Amino acid sequence: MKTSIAPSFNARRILSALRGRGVASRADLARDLQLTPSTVTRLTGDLIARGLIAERDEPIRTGQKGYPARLLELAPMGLCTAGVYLDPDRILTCLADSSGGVIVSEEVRAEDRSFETLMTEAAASIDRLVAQSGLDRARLAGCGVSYPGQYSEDPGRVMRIRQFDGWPEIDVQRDLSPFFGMPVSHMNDAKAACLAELYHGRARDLGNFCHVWLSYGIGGAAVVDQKPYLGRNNQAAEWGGLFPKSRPRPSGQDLLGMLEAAGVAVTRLSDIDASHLQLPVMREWTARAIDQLRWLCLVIARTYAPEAIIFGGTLHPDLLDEIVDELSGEAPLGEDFHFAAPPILRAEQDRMPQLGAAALPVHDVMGARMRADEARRGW
Amino acid sequence: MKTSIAPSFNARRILSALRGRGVASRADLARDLQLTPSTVTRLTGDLIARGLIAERDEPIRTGQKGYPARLLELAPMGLCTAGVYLDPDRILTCLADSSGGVIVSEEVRAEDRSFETLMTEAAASIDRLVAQSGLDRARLAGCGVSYPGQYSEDPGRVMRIRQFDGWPEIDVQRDLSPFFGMPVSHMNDAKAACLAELYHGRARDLGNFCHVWLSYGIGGAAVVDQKPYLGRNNQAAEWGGLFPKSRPRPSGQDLLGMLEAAGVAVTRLSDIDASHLQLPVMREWTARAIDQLRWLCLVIARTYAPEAIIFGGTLHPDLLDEIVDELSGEAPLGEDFHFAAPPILRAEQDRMPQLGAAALPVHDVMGARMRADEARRGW
DNA sequence: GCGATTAAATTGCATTCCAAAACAAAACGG
DNA sequence: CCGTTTTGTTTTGGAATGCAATTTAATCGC
Repeated sequence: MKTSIAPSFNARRILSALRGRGVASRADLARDLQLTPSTVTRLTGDLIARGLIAERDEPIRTGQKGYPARLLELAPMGLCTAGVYLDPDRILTCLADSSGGVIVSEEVRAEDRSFETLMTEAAASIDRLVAQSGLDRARLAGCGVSYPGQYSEDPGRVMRIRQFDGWPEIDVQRDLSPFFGMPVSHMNDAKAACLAELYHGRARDLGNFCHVWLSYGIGGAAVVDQKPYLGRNNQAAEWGGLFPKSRPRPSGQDLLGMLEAAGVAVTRLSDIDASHLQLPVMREWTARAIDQLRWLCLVIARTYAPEAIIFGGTLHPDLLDEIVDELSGEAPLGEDFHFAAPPILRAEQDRMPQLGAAALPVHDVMGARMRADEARRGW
Repeated sequence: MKTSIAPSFNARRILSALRGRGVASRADLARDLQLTPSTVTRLTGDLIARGLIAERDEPIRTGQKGYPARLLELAPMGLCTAGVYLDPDRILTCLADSSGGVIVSEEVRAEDRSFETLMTEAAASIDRLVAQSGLDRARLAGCGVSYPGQYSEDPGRVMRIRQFDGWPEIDVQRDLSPFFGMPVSHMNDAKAACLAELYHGRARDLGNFCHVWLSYGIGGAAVVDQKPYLGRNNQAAEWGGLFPKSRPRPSGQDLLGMLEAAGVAVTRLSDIDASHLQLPVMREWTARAIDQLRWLCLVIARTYAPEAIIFGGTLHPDLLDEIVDELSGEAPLGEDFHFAAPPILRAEQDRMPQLGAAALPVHDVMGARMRADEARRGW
């Protein structure tokens, strides 16, 4: 057994396969991943010793000759992480296990939007959750932080964004880790939410898909080979850019604007409830948004040709359901489709946006992609 | 020294770095690739022994202290490949060296478009080129075959396309290799042309870029981490799908249609010459195509956020130059660009489309990405 | 019931590839 | 001329895997 936290490349491929399949025997894994049984035995032994996966004790009786397969699965509490999501007007936090189960969660209203205040409040909330859950703090692999907004230049190090004016230029490792006392990673809200789908939701078994995140803005992510493709300045898959801000667009902010103009007293997305959904102004917005999003799906299908397009966000769930129902219905996306257009699916893990943030450390530790230090060493 | 043809993962990273930089010392490579000097010495020794790279004999006098760096570069004749491009009405073939130099090339008119005829003619042409060049046939690492058209389902194995009705369903390895007597790979024409830019052209030093290929149709490719991203059914980056066939579109076929309607006697793209370029109908088509392609650039910038967008094709070179000049000029792609839009560049290697095909075996052997069999073995 | 058969999982050994560190070589500069 | 500096080489050891032989536990057929 090794002492390092990070599993090796093929060990992560095994974790990834188990996530996609649910359960699998060592022999299954060897076949699927083109590894030798001996390698699988060794790596899974490692992973079991570390508590990341577990062997089911029930013997399976398939009626088949030969040694009965012993099924492996992810150990739910094998990798616990913390997540912090900063809304414009609230802080959402949670602790999550490796199967995407939210152990505890909390919502905090922030006094002001200064960097210090928000991070101090968020860290205090995580501390409360740790105490409340009785979890050993050392078992937390890391804390993910996500919030809406575009990155500025020099991605990774700096993240000044418009929503939080007055914030200093931030180096994730240097400025955030001290608050939380564990490794911290950061991503834009939509791309973090996409990770929640990749690791715990609708995209568990997909390698290439696109995610559309409808919140105050229109965000998104494209996953290529189980890895978010970021592009220059992390601007890839920022679908919102396809809808000019000078014109009506399918964003939550646009919806709130229409509601306000119609005299409906709603200023936050979280204040929209079932009673609003049948208002004429709401129907009008929805119909228009669906048309625009159908066009977006066409564009995504033609550019990324993903295995699926997944819709999620902080809009009212019924609204998102309706949008997906319409888009996945009969109306064709466009002309000249010689192959079926990608299926359009509803996100499963957007009820708690902080879960996306909590998926970030999972991605760092378990992502089945090759990391820089491994490319260097050649594994 | 190893006997296998394929260099190891880090050896391919070295080849890739040399392609991007032109020349580099071992110490440069160690710094850039985060490898130890010892590893670089060993791997480059291997590559030199195999003739893939060479050491410049001139000592470089930089006026700097210390052991003078000995520069390495790709050996031009280190990896020779064959390329076959099937146009609707001709066969283009070539032999190319590893720096993208075309050693010899040929154009053949085909009797008919049957699979047998075309492949027999193509193979005969390659044989002639080998004889003509005096190259040892065993030095050819492989033959790439490309032609326009969409793939059918089951990518990789099957490739029935519309342009060549009546072709059987084809398994690349089983059905093509016998004709050429060496490893054969296949890709759609636009995606192969993109490889020519990646390995020999404008994108030598880029990791992520998009390619737009203007020929009879509108093809393209998206490269992610120096690897073409194909998507479901190899339909990714098929930009043509964004322009419905029922309406005017910026394709060569559309241009020929307009010319015919205007009474200009031109039926093939290769027949368009400088005298046609100033015709009013030509100006009309160009102006409209540029508008449409500007919109395409906006879509690409918003979806892939590539480091660059590269335009190439079999349209008249002057026409392509004009399109790129216009698109990279002052007119903005769209609203709300908080970062500079990606630069729009002219392809360097589209004069001979068969060079794209010839780049396919190069990609197979030298691509600095991890191959399946390496993930399996873990190196 | 019991050996034959079959498939899964394990173990020891060889191989491949790379890192670390010590070492050697060539130029510059006082 | 000799120390300094930078480049490149050699040696040793470690990490991860594949291969082949072996062990284990179930079913099948007599």
